[in-house]
Amino acid sequence: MDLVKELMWRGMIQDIMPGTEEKLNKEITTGYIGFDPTADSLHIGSLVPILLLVHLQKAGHKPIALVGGATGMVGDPSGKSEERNLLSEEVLEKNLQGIKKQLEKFLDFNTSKTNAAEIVNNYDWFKNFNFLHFIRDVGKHITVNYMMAKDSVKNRIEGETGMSFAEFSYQLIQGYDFYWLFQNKNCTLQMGGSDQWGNIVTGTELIRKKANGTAYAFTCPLITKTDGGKFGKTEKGNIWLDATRTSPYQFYQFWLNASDDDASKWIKIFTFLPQVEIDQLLLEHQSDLSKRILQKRLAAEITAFVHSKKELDDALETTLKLFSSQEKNIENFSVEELESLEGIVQSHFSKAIITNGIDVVSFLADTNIFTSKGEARKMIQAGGVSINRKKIEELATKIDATYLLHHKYLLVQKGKKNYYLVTAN
RNA sequence: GGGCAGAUGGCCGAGCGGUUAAAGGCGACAGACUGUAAAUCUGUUCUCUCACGAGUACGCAGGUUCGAACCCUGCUCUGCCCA
Repeated sequence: MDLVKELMWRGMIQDIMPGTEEKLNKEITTGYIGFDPTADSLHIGSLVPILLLVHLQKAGHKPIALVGGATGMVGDPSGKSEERNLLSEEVLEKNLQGIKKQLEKFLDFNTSKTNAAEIVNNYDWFKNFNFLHFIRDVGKHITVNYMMAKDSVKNRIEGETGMSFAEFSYQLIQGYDFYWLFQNKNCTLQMGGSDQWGNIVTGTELIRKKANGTAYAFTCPLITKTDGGKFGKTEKGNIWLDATRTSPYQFYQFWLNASDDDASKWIKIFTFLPQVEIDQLLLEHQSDLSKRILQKRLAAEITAFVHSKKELDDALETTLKLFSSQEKNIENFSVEELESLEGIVQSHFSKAIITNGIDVVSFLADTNIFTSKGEARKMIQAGGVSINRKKIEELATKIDATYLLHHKYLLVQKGKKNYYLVTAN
């Protein structure tokens, strides 16, 4: 199966430029995707672009990951995210290094291979490109009419918020990236999320007009959740690829909690399992939905891919301990088991205070499991707090030495899924 | 430079002198149900407080009033339009 057909059945192609498939089948092609260096780690929203690059490389082509040092500086002015505009060169550099390190896990950079992956930073070719030269060399090739016809621009102009010139010119900057890579790296393919289609087409247009060349492109659909929520990208709940930001256990749990509908789409996109195997899994899954065969496999495959087999095993072990043996008496957890619980929040508390006895509300607030007593109280009243697997029913409950497991641990649960291990010492 | 509109809680968005800690929606968190799902239903969602309650809050600074998110003045910012 060729690359395009492969990506098609996986549901990873939304728009594709005519001739792209033929081009990829004909010869080794260099293709690129841009990443925004807004943080020093990528999150799972960037996973699809990464996977596209991996698929590209697996098919024998050469992937380029472009880190947008320049585009990151322009950003989206209407978003008012002070952070974004304040990205200094050092921060960008730091972010770039962080992202680069992550990408190295997924792509093969071995330069002895003809299709070794490469990372480039568009800041390198923009930093000394002055405005006058830019509008002469780039701006004159693209009409404003053409730029205004783009949906992204049209929506903003017709909408309430308006659009700054900086944002308007963004498509030219990205378009020039493609042109530059075409000229300097013989890169003839750009991929990206479907929201990038307009920017990508500006690039191919520029290549056609300025270099009389032909470039290709395709985009993948934006990942959505069936319930309409944002995929892996909430205000505070980003799922990061960096293990120090999102532990492998939390990462595993994220995928495990996918809905049936989402899981059957995601298994194709986020794993490299062959079609026959996925079809088989889908069948098995249908035969007994409650076993969550798809979710388990999906979570396992991605966790192993993004982290490692070892970290997956740890995550599985923790999951097993925390969820599968609900009946298992908490007292039966060994010291090692408690201490090796990976990915749960650990904290310390004075043993003396516990020995003297402390009311549960103060305890929960003092350990910072809850930010205030009021909050802890509310949650207890809502039935959302358990200690050592037993629900706290009474606000007046006192925590004392009898609660300590192995004389030093307390396992606190906020809701079903949030675990905290408090060590008394 | 001129004219007009606007700035409300994480977001959207009502309110236009007192009963407004501020409708409604979204999001978030928890509970029930379940499969650690989805959908649905219920509760919570400014901060602190066992609670009574207290303190902050409707762009910023002043003012009018017994009392202002709501009225007045100045400022800042945003959008639209004209030159």
